[in-house]
Amino acid sequence: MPSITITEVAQLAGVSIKTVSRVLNAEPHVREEVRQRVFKAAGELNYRPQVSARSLAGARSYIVGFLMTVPSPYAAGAQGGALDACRRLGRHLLVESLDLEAPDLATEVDALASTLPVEGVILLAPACDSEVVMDALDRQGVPYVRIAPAKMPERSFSVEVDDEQAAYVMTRLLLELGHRRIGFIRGLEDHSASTRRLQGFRRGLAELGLEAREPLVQPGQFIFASGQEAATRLLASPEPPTAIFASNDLMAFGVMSKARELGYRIPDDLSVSGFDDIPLAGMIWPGLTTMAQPLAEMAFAAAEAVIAGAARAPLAPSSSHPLFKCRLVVRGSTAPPRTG
Amino acid sequence: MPSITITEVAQLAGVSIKTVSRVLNAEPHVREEVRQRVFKAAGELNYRPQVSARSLAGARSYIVGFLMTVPSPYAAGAQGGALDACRRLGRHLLVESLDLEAPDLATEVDALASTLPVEGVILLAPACDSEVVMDALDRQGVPYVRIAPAKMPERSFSVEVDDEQAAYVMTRLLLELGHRRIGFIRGLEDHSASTRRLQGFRRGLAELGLEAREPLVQPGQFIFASGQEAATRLLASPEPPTAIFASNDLMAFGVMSKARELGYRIPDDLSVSGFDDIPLAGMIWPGLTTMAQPLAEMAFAAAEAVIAGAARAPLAPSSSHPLFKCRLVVRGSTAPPRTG
DNA sequence: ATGAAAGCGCTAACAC
DNA sequence: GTGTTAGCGCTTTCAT
Repeated sequence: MPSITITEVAQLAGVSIKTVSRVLNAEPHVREEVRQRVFKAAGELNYRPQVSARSLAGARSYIVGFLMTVPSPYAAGAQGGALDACRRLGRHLLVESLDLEAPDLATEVDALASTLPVEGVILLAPACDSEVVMDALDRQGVPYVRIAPAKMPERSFSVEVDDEQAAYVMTRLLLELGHRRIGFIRGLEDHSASTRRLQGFRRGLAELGLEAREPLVQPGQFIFASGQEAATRLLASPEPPTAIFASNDLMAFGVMSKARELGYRIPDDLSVSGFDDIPLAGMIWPGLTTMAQPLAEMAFAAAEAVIAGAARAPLAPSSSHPLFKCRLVVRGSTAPPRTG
Repeated sequence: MPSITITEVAQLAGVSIKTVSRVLNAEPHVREEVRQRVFKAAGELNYRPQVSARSLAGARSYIVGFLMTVPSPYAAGAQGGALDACRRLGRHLLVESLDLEAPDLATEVDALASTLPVEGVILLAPACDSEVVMDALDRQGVPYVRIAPAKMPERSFSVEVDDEQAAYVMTRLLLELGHRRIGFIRGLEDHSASTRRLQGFRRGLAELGLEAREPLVQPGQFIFASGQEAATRLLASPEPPTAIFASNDLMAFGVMSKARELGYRIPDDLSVSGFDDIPLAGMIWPGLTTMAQPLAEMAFAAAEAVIAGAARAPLAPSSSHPLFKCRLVVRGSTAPPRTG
């Protein structure tokens, strides 16, 4: 328990603590020979610098914050990537959950920010689009990197994903299979990417002179139940779609579930596709055709950016928003429509 | 950014910093009147004590560690509960991922433990059964609370779940539906609860004079693919089971997927049940019959225990292992076997 | 019941 | 290149 300190390392190495500090922080101006001695001493003593002392002393804190709202496969995937980056870069990940609906949200974020010695935070949808959250963070001087924000792209460094193009690709797939009446389930208004995915869908249709008519585009909230509800509405129509493209996997699950309940066979009677490629998408039968988002990689990049301090730097017009590409994953839930 | 400190609060309140410290830590020996003044000053200044300073000064660190291995719905559920407890008790959750297979696992845990000012850590399966991890933690004097450990129950405070009874209940359900040839898919050897679930299964069968014969009990690794593999083996048998009880939901998904691929209808040709009740269990069609584990509550209790220092205290024989009850969730994946 | 002083382990200035 | 000296913001002695 009496953990060993920098002083003991210094003694063993026969140098001052400052030199030890220099070596450990990879600062210049240390003779190679001394550097080796310090490393050796630190190794022998099994020395680990203490995070709280480091952060108190005003340097980097070695802690990255991860702000999420509700647990979801989406959040879990991102967290995995962030965790990975942290391990590799010698940081730690502090996870905090936020209630965006809370009336005292600003106070809460203020509290977090001023209490904790985070180097910066990673903001996930939907928190990444909350002005209240960003304002509070700005006020506290805590840099943040957003993952796939939907709004105010210039407001911070962020990692983006080609939602529009991805939705377009998915739409093309369905069209090429022969579908002409395709239902689309939107995500939360204001939520990341929701709008862009709809745009991609529209672009795909437009190329064939089709239009996304109202009853075929249904609102949704990115959760299972809203997929069920939207499916109910879509399939109750006099001219039901032969395919439904839900703008995330959870809603696609809702569609599949409801459609089956109504007696539809998938993909024979109805094709279904989603967006995200959460792990479970491959674990159901038939597998869900979807667009894989490189979530872990995006979060990895976000963590790197936080650590590199990119978040603090003024925005470089283009390079500050690295764009990640989605990948089409075709599984069994899509097929040509029944003829006749 | 120049965040306000205890000194400023002390000045505003007209007391010494020590008194502010006393008030904030709810220590005794402060006049009510002074206490009020301090609170008022702190409120006005919007003061937040700084975590790193507090931990460096040797008191509690206000940080709870959460050690996980791979991301999974199981881990996510537990993390949610822990996060909740932390918020309520004014702590923060530091998530760390561990590779149990890594050769330098001990070193890695040592590093974590000595670097970080955690008050204690929450250990999840399968890390909660790793001797290497526990040894390292003990060595560093970091208290830990385990969630549903499978082995060495006396080794630490832990929160338990009635796996055996729960598996028994599930088995009874299947038997009462009329199934007599029931396949069982085990979890990882050595993994939490794996053995206890099998025992519950055996007890259920035994009551009807049945026995869990070898080919009907298949190994598994708690992951999707192993459910598929076990199902393949079970269904290839000359006398295939009419129901399969997988000891977690992920494997149950694997069973459903593979069975469907082989042309089985669920539940008509085959009943399937799982264990955990991960969110997706209710999002597939038919829904998966399963045992709901109160994971979030368990993690909540674990976090509380870490914070309360229960982990540090010597073991109180019984109360130190609170037992949580599972709840049977019957959905559409189970039905009576086809007659004939 | 309250305060003064001494660190916790580290990094940041500045000397040398 | 390397060491010295101050702190960072807080909790702990130990006085009073």
